[in-house]
Amino acid sequence: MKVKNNRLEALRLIISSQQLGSQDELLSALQKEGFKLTQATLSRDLKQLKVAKAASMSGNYVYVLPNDTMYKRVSTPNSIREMMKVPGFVSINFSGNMGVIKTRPGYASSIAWNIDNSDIPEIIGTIAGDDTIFIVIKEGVRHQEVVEALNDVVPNMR
Amino acid sequence: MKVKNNRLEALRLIISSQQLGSQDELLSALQKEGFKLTQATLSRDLKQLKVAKAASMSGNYVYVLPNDTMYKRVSTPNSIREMMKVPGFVSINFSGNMGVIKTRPGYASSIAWNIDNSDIPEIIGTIAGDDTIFIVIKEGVRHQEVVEALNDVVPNMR
DNA sequence: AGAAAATTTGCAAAAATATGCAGGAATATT
DNA sequence: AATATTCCTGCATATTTTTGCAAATTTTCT
Repeated sequence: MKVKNNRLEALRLIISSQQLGSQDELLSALQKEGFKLTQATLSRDLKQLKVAKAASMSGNYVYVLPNDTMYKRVSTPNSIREMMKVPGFVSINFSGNMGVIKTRPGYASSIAWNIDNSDIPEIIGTIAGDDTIFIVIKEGVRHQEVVEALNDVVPNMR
Repeated sequence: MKVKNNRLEALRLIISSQQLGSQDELLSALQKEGFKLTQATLSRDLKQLKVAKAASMSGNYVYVLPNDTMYKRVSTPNSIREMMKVPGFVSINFSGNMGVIKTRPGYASSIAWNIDNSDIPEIIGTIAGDDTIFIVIKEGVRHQEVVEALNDVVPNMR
């Protein structure tokens, strides 16, 4: 049991520091560290650690550690067909000189990019997380003006 | 080409709103939306979108959308064996009444939990991201005192 | 300690996923 | 408009991953 926990920890470390793309590669890495196991066990370890396999930027696959964001799901009364009309956008709200756009998980940065690159003079700047965009508004501009300006960038925003 | 982009978008939407665990399930979902394709194409679509398959909390597998955190890697001159001695911890620094602990990706919340639950009086509170912990320090406490107190919680911290 | 229960593991087979190849469609070039 | 080039796709197959099962190991209980 001690052994298994060490192995799982080693596995996390290997994945967090190297880019390996198949269970065979992970297996070799573990074996090089002195762990003795088969691919079947590795598959179970990966399942337990919730490690995922995804395509990397370089066109290969990489195993990646899990994080909370991955598991977020949008609860939607809308059909897929309906959602496709308004890519990513969920809501917008304001407070003082700040606006907050909520998006579906993963969409914030691409929408923020669109906003940044459309040179809306009412907006000083944005910063995006995974599903939230903060917008700083120029002094003296009314919220409604910002919404209208954004409508060109984020369609169907109302 | 229009078709493919729509399909990719629909695929993202499906994954962001449902928990599907195999390409066959995804395939059915897409087909129900009117897209016509085979598993081979789906596999390529998933690769292009960098969608990953991971274990879910319920013991099944789920396809998940990618996010930046996934691809972070620790560049380490240390061997795995070496890193295992200091689980997760990377560095600590201070500024005024704030401390910042950097950890390996995914470790921040577990270390923060340890800190929170050890009732160190010098620390007012912490908040953890994925690989960073912010610590607010009680007024008048010196940084070195905090480091010493943390040493019981985060071994080998120096 | 010894027996019972629970967990871990390897093996082999099943299931799922990825990909080489060739034809077809879309896009760009002349 | 015709040709060349690039992109997309299905088919069939190779590769990879998951899992049922039985044995081995570890933990718990008496």
